Amino acid sequence: MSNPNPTSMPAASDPPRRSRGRPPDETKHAAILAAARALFFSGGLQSLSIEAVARAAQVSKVTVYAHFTDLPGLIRKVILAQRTDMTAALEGLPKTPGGLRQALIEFGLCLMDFLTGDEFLTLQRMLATQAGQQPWLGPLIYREGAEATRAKLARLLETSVEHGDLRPHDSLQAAEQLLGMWQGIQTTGRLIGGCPPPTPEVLRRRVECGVDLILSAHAPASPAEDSVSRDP
Amino acid sequence: MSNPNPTSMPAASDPPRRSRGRPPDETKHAAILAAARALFFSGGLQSLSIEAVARAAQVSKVTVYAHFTDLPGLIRKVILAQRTDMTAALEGLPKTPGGLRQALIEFGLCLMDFLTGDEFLTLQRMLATQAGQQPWLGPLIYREGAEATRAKLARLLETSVEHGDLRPHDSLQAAEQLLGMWQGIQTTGRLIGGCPPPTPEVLRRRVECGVDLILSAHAPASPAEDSVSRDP
DNA sequence: TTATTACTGTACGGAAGCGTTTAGTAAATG
DNA sequence: CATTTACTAAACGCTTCCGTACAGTAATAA
Repeated sequence: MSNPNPTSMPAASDPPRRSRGRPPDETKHAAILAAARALFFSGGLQSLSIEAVARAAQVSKVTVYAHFTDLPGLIRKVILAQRTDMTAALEGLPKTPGGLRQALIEFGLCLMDFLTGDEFLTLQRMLATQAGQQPWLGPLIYREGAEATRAKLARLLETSVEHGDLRPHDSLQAAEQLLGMWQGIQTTGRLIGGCPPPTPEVLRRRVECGVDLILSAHAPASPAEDSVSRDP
Repeated sequence: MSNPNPTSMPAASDPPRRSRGRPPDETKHAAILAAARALFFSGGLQSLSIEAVARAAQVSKVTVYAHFTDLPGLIRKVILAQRTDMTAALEGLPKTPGGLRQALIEFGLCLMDFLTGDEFLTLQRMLATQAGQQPWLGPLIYREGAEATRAKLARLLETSVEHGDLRPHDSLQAAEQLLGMWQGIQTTGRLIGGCPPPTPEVLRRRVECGVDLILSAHAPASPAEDSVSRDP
């Protein structure tokens, strides 16, 4: 970002190429971004103004304008930064190659941990409020977030089908069902501030029950029910 | 609302009791509420100002202040009005006493119709943006909305257990799983403007598959699989 | 050193909203 | 009729924010 590099073209090299004058302070960029995120989190878009951000980030207002052209521009960058964190977190979801049930549970637990966390909640609220103004943000993050996760989960199921651990089925649909069961009504509840974050016990139970339901539905005909143990 | 009724006490009777001067114009009250809702829907909270509402409702600003004390007060009333519509819609959900599968499908279709509609979307976005400022709104609507619906669905399942159509199980959990599967990732996607509203076909398939999954999971041991016919 | 770039503080003109006031009109009651 | 209440239009002072401009300081490269 921001690499004018007008005359003299030793081309692209990150560390050595200094552009001439005083180097931009990445600290400030980050501080502004962080301040904006924090401000949004505690007060919504209304409290997210350039001046408030500048105050909170201990930075001159002009500097904010230098780094982010607009207020919408700032919001956009904040959301995209959140997106980066988010996709990184989703990439990092475990793909334990052990037992399918255990792998799914692990996956679900990590995912739900993320989905009920404040980071994601903030992103979601931001998008909900920006849906009207910057309509291209929603689809972008929906694709990279929800749909990508569903695809990942579906791939996990499909692999199990190939290995004979599951009967052939609509994996994409099953993945979405699983995601839905994991979330239940809690995600919505969290979003509107209607309920406290779920306890680890509740979360674990919900994740496990969802997994077991899906697994039992698509278990192979031969009742070698070992990995799928149902609770009494 | 606003029934001082100081001296003379023919007590509570709605139509005849007039308070003295010019009667308040309920039309304006409704117009303001409608304008506020419309404004929010097309532009979020940012475009929802007392002055803008007054303009849109063709009403003097002072009148707005007369009907709703504050801007937060107005927002609160708007949300509560939405709540009324919402709970009414949820009350109206069908309780077809026919076959369980059909009843569930009917229920799910109507519910999802509602949940993916603009009315509910607006309410949800409002709450998401107000979660920080008016924290008591979230729990209120979560209870009356999500939890009430889950309870209703659970009752439906429990009745079937008593009738022997289902094995005993954790109906509340099953209800939440069902709700989750019906919603999948679409509700979130809609909220953040990430995906178009689902087509009726997609919706129907999702609802039916969810119902079948739950039913097959808790079907009574005796395989009298008549009411639970799975599609090919 | 000088040139260049990043950043600060302050101030500006303008817009918009807040919540209130004032003076006047409209519609009901007694 | 007078009284009471609902509503309107316009203006008020106040605050906040916008985006920009200016003058000055800080850090770096040539």
